[in-house]
Amino acid sequence: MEKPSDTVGATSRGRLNRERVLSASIALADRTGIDSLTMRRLGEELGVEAMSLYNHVANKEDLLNRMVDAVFNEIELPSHSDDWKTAMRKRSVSFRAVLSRHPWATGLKDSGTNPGPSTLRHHDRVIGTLRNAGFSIAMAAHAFSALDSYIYGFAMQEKILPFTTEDETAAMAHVMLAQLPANEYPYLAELTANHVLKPGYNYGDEFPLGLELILDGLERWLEQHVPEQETDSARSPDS
Amino acid sequence: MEKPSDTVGATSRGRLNRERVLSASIALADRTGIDSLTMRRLGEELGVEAMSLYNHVANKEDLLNRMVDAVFNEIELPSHSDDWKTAMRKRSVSFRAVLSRHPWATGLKDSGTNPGPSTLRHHDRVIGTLRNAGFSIAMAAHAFSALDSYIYGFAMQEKILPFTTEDETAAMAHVMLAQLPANEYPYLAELTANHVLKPGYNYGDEFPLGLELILDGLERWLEQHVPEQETDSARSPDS
DNA sequence: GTTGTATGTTTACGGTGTAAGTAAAATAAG
DNA sequence: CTTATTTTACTTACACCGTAAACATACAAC
Repeated sequence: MEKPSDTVGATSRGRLNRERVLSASIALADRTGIDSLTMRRLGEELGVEAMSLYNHVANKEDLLNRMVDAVFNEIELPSHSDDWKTAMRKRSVSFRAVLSRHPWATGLKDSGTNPGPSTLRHHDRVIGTLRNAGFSIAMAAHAFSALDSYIYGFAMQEKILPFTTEDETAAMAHVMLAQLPANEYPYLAELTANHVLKPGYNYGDEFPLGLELILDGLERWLEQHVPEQETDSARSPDS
Repeated sequence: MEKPSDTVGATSRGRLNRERVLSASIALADRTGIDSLTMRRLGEELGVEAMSLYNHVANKEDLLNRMVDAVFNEIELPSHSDDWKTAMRKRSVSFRAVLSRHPWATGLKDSGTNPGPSTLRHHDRVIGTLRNAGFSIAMAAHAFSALDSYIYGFAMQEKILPFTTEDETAAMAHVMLAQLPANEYPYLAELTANHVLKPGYNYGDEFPLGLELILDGLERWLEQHVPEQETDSARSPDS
């Protein structure tokens, strides 16, 4: 049996571990923004002093890297039972939704320098889906780059926008419209007045349009190039 | 006549002004990264104490906003003499080159919240080019979103990559290949070994491929939708 | 000259990440 | 059980950050 050792407040809530630290830091970043995520505040959130966190995380950069990897783990992997286009569409939409939920993940310079296991598995499955659909290695790399650049950039623009709800959008658009000299920026003024201020406008709705543009382009590309023999070998890497 | 007042070292180098502060901060961020850009270091760079900078800039955020606007000013505006596709291609390539020169500009959450005059002019010209080519307001907005998301995201991925030169790439790929368990991530291993390690590989070369994909899609889209009457009025806003 | 306005400096304060040393609690060994 | 070892949490301290406040200097207009 265990006694609840009430001598120290921290232990009464149960011991700390890496998972608790990780999920608390993600929740905190979601709630208050990445700039407000400090070791002291995170410790406070967990009922613990800041330095205690260093028993479960090497340093703050390590923590951020693990947070990004945890985000990648939330993305829906492309399914084997879907055709490549459907699979890529689903995972792209899921990717964007995840980045929308965790806006701070866009712009942390991890994931390139030392990707975690979830990141690696995700990338492997995406490339595998394309390869099995007949994309050559080079074409799979091109497709991956095009799609992820779009998703990443869209999420970033979405994050940058100073509004989210329709009401906020309208309010902000009115302010901007009043501020910017309409005769100096006529097209911008027109777009704001006649498009952004239209009822029902939501920047997020732009995402599927651009996504379909790229997917269609890749499909046409695949049809065009598939018979052609490339320098890269086109067989599956194993099996 | 002016005497060189050698009592204070700072004044001997000439007075400070906003332009000198701005260009020095951009140069410093380019050289040492955005995290190394601190008010104290920037002051040191200019032969001045940190607090002196606040005579020319409201605060650090203001400085960063102005830096981003200065970056936008470097982007080649779409030319009136080119057809829309050529104009957009040129400005996209220029945009990517500029973001490659100033990687820190990707991810500063300005430009949405309070864009500077260069940013506004740039956006206005892009939208104007599309409108004059026959894009409806809504289609221009879609095209703008798709293109800029791609450019922004590509620049960000490029920034994230831990290598730039071909030698660095090869070295890094070898290390990664040795580290990652090939049987767990077979497609990733294959792509690294047979594509990234190929002589002449350069991630930046992927950019034009994805760009052309989007431009072609927009062109086909324009041909398809142009006769259709949209809810947005399609006339030019002035003239 | 005198006076007012920019511009630069000094000092100080609360915040940050984290190194170092210490205490306490969980776990392992006898 | 007791004891020894390891893991975890706390305390203190340090260098660095952005910047408020008070002061000093330089320069323009009168």
